[in-house]
Amino acid sequence: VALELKNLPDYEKLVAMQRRFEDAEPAAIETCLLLLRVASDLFTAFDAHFTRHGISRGRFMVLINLMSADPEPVRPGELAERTGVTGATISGLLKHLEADGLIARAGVPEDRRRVTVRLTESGRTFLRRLLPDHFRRVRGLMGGLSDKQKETLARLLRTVRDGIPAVREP
Amino acid sequence: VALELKNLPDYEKLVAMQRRFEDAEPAAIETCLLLLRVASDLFTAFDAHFTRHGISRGRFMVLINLMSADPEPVRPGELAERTGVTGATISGLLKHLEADGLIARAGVPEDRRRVTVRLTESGRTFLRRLLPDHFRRVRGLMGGLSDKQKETLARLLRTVRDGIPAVREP
DNA sequence: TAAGATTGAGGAATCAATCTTT
DNA sequence: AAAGATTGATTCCTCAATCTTA
Repeated sequence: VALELKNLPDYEKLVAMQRRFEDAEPAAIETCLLLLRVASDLFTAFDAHFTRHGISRGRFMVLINLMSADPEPVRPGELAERTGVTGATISGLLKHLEADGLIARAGVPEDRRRVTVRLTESGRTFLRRLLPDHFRRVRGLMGGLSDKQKETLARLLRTVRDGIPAVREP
Repeated sequence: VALELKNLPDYEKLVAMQRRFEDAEPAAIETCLLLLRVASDLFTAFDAHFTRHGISRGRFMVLINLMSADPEPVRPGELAERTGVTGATISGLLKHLEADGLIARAGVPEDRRRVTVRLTESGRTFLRRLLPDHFRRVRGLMGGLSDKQKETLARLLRTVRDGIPAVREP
């Protein structure tokens, strides 16, 4: 079942590898490579879009998460979890976003180690202008899939996600 | 159809957004976010694995592509296409890989602008040691999917890939 | 002029270490 | 000690500019 993937090793090559490495499973390798490549190209495409709007992917992820919680504030640590980046990265992103006036940090009186972050009015305005365009792009991206297919894709992706620990192990 | 995704905006939040932004399509947004997040976590997991072996994802991608063509050499520009990174990035990766003795660059007499790249014997040995472990991890990652499901996932991913131009447009 | 490869400056993310508060 | 946030050094990647050959 060759998948005719431009820019990826063709199936014959993978079968040849299988002969040399008994653990190689061509279908698994091919699908994994495709997933990584599609994701990589997708990141690149979104990044170009974000750059046009003067932000980065990381900053957008922070803003959209803050909006999702708005008007409730969010802790930096939770932003790190929700966006899948390091706490150190969040600190850097917040520094820039605060300098641009899009978010505001505030201390928490009950526990002075903590900080809360929320959108400023300026941040809300920024998102109100950006999101219609953004959502139109997402809609275009997924336009080729029916609702049922989107659901199937999500289910399969969650299964892949469950396998991620196997990649990290000893 | 809530997908119960930890660390992603829940469905209610997306539906609330839909009320505010008419172009927002909750199922599309949710699936897109899931795809990006799974890919991101997967990149992170593979990166940890590559780091343990003393290389980076980019260097691995170059090596595996060279192996796929071996014993034929590959031009830097083609490596860029196949790995989905910039030519500038390839140059940097090749510099390190050459310094480590894993690949060799050679001039092309017919057209002296061109360069060809191939694995050294040392590079082949490196891959022979790395790949069994690597393939075992890929196998573990995809172990939750049947062959039919892998095929379905690949098909859906290719449909998403076809939608990427919509993300870049005006 | 253009193609192909490379270099250098800059941004974003990580790890390890630090600082403050509990 | 430990939790939470931040900083500094480093790595990887991109963009724009450069260099060489066609």
